[in-house]
Amino acid sequence: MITNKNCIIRLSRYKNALYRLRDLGFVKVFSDNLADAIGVTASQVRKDFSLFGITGNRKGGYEIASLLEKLGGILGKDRIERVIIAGAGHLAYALMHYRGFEKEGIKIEAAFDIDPLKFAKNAQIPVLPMEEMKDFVVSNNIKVGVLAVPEVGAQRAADTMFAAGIKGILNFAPLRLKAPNDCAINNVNLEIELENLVYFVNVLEKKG
Amino acid sequence: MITNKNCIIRLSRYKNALYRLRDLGFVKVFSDNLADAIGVTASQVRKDFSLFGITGNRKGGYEIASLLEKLGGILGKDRIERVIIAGAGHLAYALMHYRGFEKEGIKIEAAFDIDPLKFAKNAQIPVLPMEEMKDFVVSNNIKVGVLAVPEVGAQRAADTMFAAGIKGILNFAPLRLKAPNDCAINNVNLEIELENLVYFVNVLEKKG
DNA sequence: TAGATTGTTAATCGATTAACAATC
DNA sequence: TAGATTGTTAATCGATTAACAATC
Repeated sequence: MITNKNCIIRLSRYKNALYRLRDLGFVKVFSDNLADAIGVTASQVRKDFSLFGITGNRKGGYEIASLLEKLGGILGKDRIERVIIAGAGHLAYALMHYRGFEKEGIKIEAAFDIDPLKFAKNAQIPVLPMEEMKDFVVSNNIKVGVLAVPEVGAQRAADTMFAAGIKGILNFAPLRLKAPNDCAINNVNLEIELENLVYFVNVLEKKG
Repeated sequence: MITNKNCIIRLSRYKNALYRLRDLGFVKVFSDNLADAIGVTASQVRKDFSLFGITGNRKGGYEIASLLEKLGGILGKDRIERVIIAGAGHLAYALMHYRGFEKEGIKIEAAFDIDPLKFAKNAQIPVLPMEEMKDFVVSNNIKVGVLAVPEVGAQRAADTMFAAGIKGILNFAPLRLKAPNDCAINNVNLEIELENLVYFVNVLEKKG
């Protein structure tokens, strides 16, 4: 099993580029075209495919439909992925209303909060008490969650998620979560992203 | 100038860990402690510091206050960084209300949209017409922006930002922006983050 | 001083790229 | 066939880690 995160991210990007090519009516693609589309080398594309046993036709390139099917299989896109959110603040609200997930087969099933004022049991995407998470996650067999609570409650909310059976967390809280070995964490730290951007803007300014 | 993004991200993490140590009353720190705090090796810490000419005391470790000052200087934390947002949807709203930015010296000054229903010229963080971006950015000398509009309008909004003088964009739209050479782009792609998480959850499940 | 930690060089590791034989 | 593209191996590149002399 390949555990290089960058490689898996490239697979997602290939997939997105292939969707666009297919919608434009293309049927086949060369490693060179895909490389241009996502900004890597053709060697990289062929190497990535070869790591997953994806083969094309020498001289004929790759068939887009079959490539999409294989990439979808690897990335788990062969079924709808159901997701919950811990926290029902502004960020959770933004995620619940985000349109981009549906076409990717990602469905947000519910959000959970400790604040009774946030509860909305009958909303399209219900907001439920944190104590109900475990029942919900177990009975819906959900494996992936988003952590969108303030930093101060983040580890506690994460522990609730792990206890409920969540195996992967997309973490927006700006801290390093302690997690069981059999669980995956992806961090999105907006302060650090902006700080990083500021650094590179300053570098480019000095250069130019 | 160091242009390794991971290295700069580590500097941010060191800084955050150092804030916590300082608030706990610590005055000095060894490379080994910092390494544990952010999950890297002590060699990595010393190497990172050495790349930026940061030195400690042989035997005595590093003084936290002076380290924070130096890291702050490198990361541009010696002054408030003023930022605008293109788009005034749910995500922009979440960012405008996010509490984490203030302590990092990041201030969101305004958001811009094309929908007159969103305008709020007198709000604490005003929402202004997209056409006013250039004037606002120029007169406030803003260099960094967040792109939080739907995919379909993203490149156009980015071009507006570049034309206004923005040199760095934190991009939430799920596409590869075309940008001038002297501009920096950091991408946050939530679909890809979740897709990636699903992959690793599946890998861990098969392993276990 | 003896012991411990830095700063830096050298070794290792892993990922990317180049090259090219295989082949359609 | 001749030309072009794949699949894979070897070479390169860059980042991380180990090692250790310098030194407080």
